[in-house]
Amino acid sequence: MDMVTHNLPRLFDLLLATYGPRHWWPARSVPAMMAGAILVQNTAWTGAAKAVARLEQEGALNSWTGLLATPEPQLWEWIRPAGYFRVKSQRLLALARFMESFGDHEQLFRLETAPLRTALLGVSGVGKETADSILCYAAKRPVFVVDAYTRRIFGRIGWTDPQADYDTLQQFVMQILPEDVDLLGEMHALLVEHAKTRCRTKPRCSDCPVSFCAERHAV
DNA sequence: ACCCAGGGTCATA
DNA sequence: TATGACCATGGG
Repeated sequence: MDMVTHNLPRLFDLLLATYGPRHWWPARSVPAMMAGAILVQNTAWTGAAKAVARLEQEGALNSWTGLLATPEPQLWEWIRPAGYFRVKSQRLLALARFMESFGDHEQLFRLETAPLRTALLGVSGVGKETADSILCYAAKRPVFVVDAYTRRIFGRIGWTDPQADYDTLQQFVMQILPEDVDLLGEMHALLVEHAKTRCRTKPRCSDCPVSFCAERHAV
């Protein structure tokens, strides 16, 4: 345990004290969470949220079979605000086919974490971040979700290589923080909140509430 | 007008 | 293993 690793729990405390609990994932149901995980890929949450709300409004998330029965051009219109609508409609349908083969998420979530992750990664359109998001926020498994913000913030602080890959960043966090679903879920959500409210709108902020940022003057 | 957002797939070397 | 092209809308 070197000095660097001991600062991660402190960053968590600082972010939590600054922003308060995020209570992610913002979704009314498990299917909505999973659909949202697809729809938010490389897209602002505002657009993804509109698409999820529309799907719910149209009753498309009541059952995976129902979603599969929806004509694709119809799906295009419903999820258009989330961008990449042709790609994402395919991914939603791939997810629905996968879920239908298990019956529902209750059945799927009976799998242990490792095989569950592998199964999710087998769905076209579900990569590591999306799979881990579902694991953490829907299946309630103690998994840390890595994203571009994680890489950028940790890289700027100097904890990890700015080029560090997904698994490296995930292990960096999970070898230090406790194996706690709520804590790991909060960590990811807090990093997103911090990046959105400070790093993006106020790059190189000198009055950053997070001391790591102020010290480095770049996060 | 330009940049980027809570990524992932596929083709290519 | 590691890049690059591609996907598309919307807000700052």
